[in-house]
Amino acid sequence: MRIVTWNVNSLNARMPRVTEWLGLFEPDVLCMQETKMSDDAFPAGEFAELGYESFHHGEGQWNGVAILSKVGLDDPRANFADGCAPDAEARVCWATCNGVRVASCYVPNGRAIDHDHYQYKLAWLARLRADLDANADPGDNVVVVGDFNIAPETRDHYASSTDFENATHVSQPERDALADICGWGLTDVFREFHDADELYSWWDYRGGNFHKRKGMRIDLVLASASMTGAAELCLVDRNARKGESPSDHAPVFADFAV
DNA sequence: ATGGTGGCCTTGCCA
Repeated sequence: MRIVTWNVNSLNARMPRVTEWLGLFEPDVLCMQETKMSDDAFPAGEFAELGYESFHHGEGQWNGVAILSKVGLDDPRANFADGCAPDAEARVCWATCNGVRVASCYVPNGRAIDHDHYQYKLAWLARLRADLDANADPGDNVVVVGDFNIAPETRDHYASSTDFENATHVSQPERDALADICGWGLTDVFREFHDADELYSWWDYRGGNFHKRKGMRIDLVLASASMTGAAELCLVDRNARKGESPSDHAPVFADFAV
């Protein structure tokens, strides 16, 4: 079972690349982030023609997450179900695919350490942990993927003497919040297979950063123990960042023997 | 040199 996470940075802009990629890699489940469209505009029919059921949680201009599956899509759920008021932004949805409870997450960027959005980011991550506590069992097959907007370790971002000073994506509170989510019972599957640095999933459009290899690994596949044990590979398709009109994120996918 | 590129409901905001 192949599960993918891909921040597409507008599904309208990326639909040709997404459908091409589905044909090349034939994933069983594709989780997208930043679809940037309303539910009404989501091209469920086009995906159905490609063999995929889909569930979209969108808001329009910003954010938006989706799950596509060709191995069943049951119990879809938008937003948190932690007993608190729904998040005003469309940043998480869930579905059960082939017996695996899957989440597609678009964690808030944070913008700056002293910005309100940074506090929103930390609160959002705490809500994700609470949602797991309330609605999932770490003994089950659970895979939580998405754009976490956090580089878990120093080896997960390019070297710079200035860019990561007092910066979001690398701060200890963000990393602690991610560790708390993993502490529920999830493992960063990519690091089960690859120890090297300079392995990234996002590169800023600006400044030719992709070609300078200035990126960050912020798109993660987090898996429960049973799924981590069943993992066969985890890769970034760096080629998807090349060519005409790419997203600034590459797809990250993992294969599981389930 | 506080930039740059690309997305959107575009002349500003978000990433």
